[in-house]
Amino acid sequence: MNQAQHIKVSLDRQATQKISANRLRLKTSIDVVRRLSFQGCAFRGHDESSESKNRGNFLELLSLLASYDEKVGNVLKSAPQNASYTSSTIQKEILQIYASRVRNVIREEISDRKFSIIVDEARNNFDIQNIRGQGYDGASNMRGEFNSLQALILNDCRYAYYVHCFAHRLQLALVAAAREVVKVHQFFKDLSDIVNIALTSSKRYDELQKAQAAEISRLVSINELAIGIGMNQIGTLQCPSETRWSFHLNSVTSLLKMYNATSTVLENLKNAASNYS
DNA sequence: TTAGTGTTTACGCTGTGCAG
DNA sequence: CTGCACAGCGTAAACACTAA
Repeated sequence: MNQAQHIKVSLDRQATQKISANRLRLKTSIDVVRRLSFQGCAFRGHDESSESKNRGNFLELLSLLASYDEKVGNVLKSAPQNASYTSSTIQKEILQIYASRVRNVIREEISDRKFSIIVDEARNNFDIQNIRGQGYDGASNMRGEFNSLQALILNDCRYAYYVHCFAHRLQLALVAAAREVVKVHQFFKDLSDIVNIALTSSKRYDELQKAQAAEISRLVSINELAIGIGMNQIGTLQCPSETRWSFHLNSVTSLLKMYNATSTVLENLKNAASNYS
């Protein structure tokens, strides 16, 4: 009897192929879920039907992978209708497995030590008696709910000190403190005026861009600036924002970078004004 | 034939952005 | 402020397929 043609050998071969095809389908779905969740992207689309032009990130990324890998493309195309491993239920199941692994690692790390929570939503098995701080984001439509939440947690653990939106408070404190120092206050006021004057008129904005382009070519010609793809873009000035302290730094940095160009624009403005008087 | 598992489809809900 | 459109998620019901 020819062993290679035996019915059992043939069936075994088919089963092995089926298993490896299923595994490849599942592996592709797992990779897509991992990538999308790592990037913080939404999975679903508004219209996920086969005629849709945008079937959502999960399905679109899957078909992109399939288009680059013949093996993946083939197993996805030939998937049985009850085991394509691409439905929203499967996506969610894979995600839940990842979530529980992440939770386990965090639990192991914290163990029975004291901890604080900063959350949008949390369900876990930590001992509430070990909480030593709680902080929530301060969206106005959530505050009422969170106030009651922090009160409830305080009931269970009186050491769970509540800090409302710490980053925002730090920002407000910085702005208030800086305002008290006359020199700092004057500096940021002048900065704001300079930026506003140079940016608010589209005519002056064009002048600024032209002056900065000229400045960049000048610096390159005297070897003060390195050249390369994507380098030396013209850029623009940025306003210092009261609500985000980091914008103050951005604003100062942008003015330093465009100092000569900004001076040129302001000089031009001064000359134009003196011609009218 | 049936129970179990997974997919598809349709629809509802929430949040957001935009125009009037 | 209101109404509308849209994105994205959840879910129920119908359907497809498989293993026992």
